[in-house]
Amino acid sequence: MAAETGSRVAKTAEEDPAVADESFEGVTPDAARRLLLGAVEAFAERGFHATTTRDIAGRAGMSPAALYIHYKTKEELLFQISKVGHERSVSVLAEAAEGGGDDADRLARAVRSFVRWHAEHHTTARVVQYELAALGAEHYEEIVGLRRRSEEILRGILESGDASGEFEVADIRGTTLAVMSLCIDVARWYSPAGRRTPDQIGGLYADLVLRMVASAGPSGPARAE
Amino acid sequence: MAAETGSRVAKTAEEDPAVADESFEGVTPDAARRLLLGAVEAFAERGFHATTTRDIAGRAGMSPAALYIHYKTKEELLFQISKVGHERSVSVLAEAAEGGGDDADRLARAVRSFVRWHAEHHTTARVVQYELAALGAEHYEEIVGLRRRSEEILRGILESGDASGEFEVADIRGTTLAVMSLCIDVARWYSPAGRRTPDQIGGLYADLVLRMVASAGPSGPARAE
DNA sequence: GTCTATAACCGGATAGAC
DNA sequence: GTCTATCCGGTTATAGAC
Repeated sequence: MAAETGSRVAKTAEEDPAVADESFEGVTPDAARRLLLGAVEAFAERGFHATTTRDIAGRAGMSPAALYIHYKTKEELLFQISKVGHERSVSVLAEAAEGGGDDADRLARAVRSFVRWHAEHHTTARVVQYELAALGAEHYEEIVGLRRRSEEILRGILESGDASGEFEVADIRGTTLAVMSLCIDVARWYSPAGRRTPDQIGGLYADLVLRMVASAGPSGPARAE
Repeated sequence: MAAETGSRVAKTAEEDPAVADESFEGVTPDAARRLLLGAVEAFAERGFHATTTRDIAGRAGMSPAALYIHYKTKEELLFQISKVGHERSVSVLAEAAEGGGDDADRLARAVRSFVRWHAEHHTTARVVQYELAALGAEHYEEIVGLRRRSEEILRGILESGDASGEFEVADIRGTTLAVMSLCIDVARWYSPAGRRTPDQIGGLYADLVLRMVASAGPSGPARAE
């Protein structure tokens, strides 16, 4: 069954060998990085449990045994991917949220960047967002901590805008969750073959989110268009 | 690793034995239904590939061999779940969209019902929405057809509302996708232990979606509150 | 550090008794 | 229809040569 699945899914590395994920540039030695990249691809295409160590090692041009010199287990590979990926996405979000402008500017930039990251790195993002359940308990907790930071950044903007009257948000936690869902789910359906670029999707979503939180009054500057 | 995961996830059947999924009520014989229910739980907790036939059979109070009297393969079990689940969710959405009222009423009802379904049946919904990749090629295509119907229902409402001026939607296909994402992703994070009921989440999301499509003019009746 | 070979185990699926 | 027993292939991980 897994074999059939593979044929339906584009092989990311073939589409775009270099950019498949520059997030892992810093990883050394070379063999460890190649394994990480192979694992990202394989996990994204087939899922963690359906991926064999043979597959990962093969993509890195190695025998299965070589994998264990660099990583104790297959799960550790997933953990590294999740960790680096989450750190990247959080830092992208944080940077966008920190810049100047009013809360609408910050929110629009944050959503646009976060969405763009999930589209551009959809291979990594898919693993990072949808294979979490395969992590061991302690690793899982560590990753959940990183996720909470993303949520807090967004919630902070909504709270600030709501307090100043720039936004009108009835349920801040619920709306934060909805915005997160919107951004994250992009990784599930995005395809480079689609009609829109990552930045276009980011722009559309930023607009939709601004509408979700816009205050009704005529003063509301957040209203798009 | 899979065992550790299990301990983190609530066992749905224990929380709510009867409602775990009444979607499968009609399935006979009894043994086939029990296997289906066991498989839904197991797939939702661990994912398709991490679930063993021994686990499924065990939950149904049977030996592994008994499973093969009712289903040819483990994949067929997943297909049945996906099929019934998708049919249910599409019919919930269609029913909500068909009722009377203006397009804002129809959209609000559709989102509310669709979200409520994904929360109430989050166990089934998780399998239905996130384990699709494990299906064989033909089964996958069949399910994708059902998914398209959901999308078309929502898009139809947005198109209608946009044409009449009741809504103002710059990118209908993109916005449809965003609304779908919002609703579907509820299945990923919803927990019965959370603060909100499925209907409350549905109400919040209906409000957010109406805001996303509301026309700017003062005549816009879609503005919530 | 990487390879080949293999240990130890576990998975889906089947055979045949009841 | 269900069970016990089992086959067979695949999986993680290790040992030891190079």
